[in-house]
Amino acid sequence: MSKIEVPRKAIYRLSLYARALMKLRDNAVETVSSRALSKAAGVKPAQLRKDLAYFGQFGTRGLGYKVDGLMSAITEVLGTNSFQQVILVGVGNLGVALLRYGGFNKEGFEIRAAFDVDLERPRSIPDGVALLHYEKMIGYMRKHSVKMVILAVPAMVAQSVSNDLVEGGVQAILNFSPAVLEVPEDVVVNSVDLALELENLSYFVR
Amino acid sequence: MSKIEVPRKAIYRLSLYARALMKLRDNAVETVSSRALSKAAGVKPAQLRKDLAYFGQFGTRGLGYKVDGLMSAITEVLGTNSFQQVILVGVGNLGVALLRYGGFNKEGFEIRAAFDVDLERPRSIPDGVALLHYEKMIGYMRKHSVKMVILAVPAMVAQSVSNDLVEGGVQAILNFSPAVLEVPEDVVVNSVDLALELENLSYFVR
DNA sequence: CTGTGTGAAGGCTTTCACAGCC
DNA sequence: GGCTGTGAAAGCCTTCACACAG
Repeated sequence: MSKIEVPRKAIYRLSLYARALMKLRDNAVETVSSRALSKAAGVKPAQLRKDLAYFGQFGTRGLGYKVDGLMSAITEVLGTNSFQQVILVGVGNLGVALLRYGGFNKEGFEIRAAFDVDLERPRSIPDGVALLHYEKMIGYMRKHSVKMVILAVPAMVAQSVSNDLVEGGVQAILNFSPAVLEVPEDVVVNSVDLALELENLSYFVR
Repeated sequence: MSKIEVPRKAIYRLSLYARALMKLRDNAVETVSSRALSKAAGVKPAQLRKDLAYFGQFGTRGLGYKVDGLMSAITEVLGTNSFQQVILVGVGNLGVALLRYGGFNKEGFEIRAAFDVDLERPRSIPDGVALLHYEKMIGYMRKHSVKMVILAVPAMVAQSVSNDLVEGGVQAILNFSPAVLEVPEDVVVNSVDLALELENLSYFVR
């Protein structure tokens, strides 16, 4: 049952499959083959089947997968079947951007609080999100059992904020700061570096 | 000289090294070993040396790398030594967010135009970015030789927009739409799916 | 003696290909 | 006949370990 044996990429792709399945369900499709589903997700059929095999047997030979059944199996594995509390730390340009983006809220996550050291600076953030002082963060995390955090602070302070998050009991960090975070090994970090993604593309432009 | 033999991940890490080197240069450090530099970038020493080896020999045995020299070698490989025109397509919540974020402009990229089908809707985008109608996009791309595009349109229209981009001569797309894009093989796509990153983390939260 | 550059080994993922079930 | 589940093979990337240069 150890989660460590499943390749991280496989878990990543699970979300892809969930998306594709949602679309199929909206179109009232009841059954789907690994070929069709994998194509919709942009991977090879064998990969899809292998990925699913890490968690059990969900299909019927000769037939395929039941859209509904596979869908709920995947959301259960991912833990997105129940709502998750998420906080955002660092309400600068990027932080505000992420709050306004709103894409997070759709998939079972709820951002009810955002933290920053400077509350005076004018910003326009969505209703329903409380803007609180950084000092209150650790207390808030403990009180509301916050396990997931979106980190959008300047690189210079990323590590020290990260340390505070660990103290608050964080288990997973979605890190937008261009910094390498050192965390205990039971804390998972997913880094997204927007500037880096663009820089990387530049290599392929002749 | 074929670019295809270099692992994409290695190219990705080059940006990481460039960042770390920049920091060293700011601190007036002149020479750095693979051990020190790799630690700053969050990778293993051997990996750093291997990555660099794809492009040439930049170090001095027994000594290490000259910060300045390696820095310019890397930016040349990445193509970030000269400014790149970039346009943004899809000025919705996320699009505006990305424009205001500004992190792209720092690293040698310049967003001077953004395109959308609806220009009436009120938005606050930065000065210096022209908001233009989608119909003008292909013409603009050709006129200004735009090779790189940031795509932030709804998933439903992502493929059709992508087709137009190809027609406009796009070579690289940074795709924020939760969709699998089909493009000619000489066009490179880098997808960033914010909701997916969060969903993925959810798996690791107990 | 220090630290790079690199062939070889090792490990991880993807892909193949087919046995087994519907 | 059709399609999943899966051991085995292939491919790719990372890490080791040492020859070699300064």
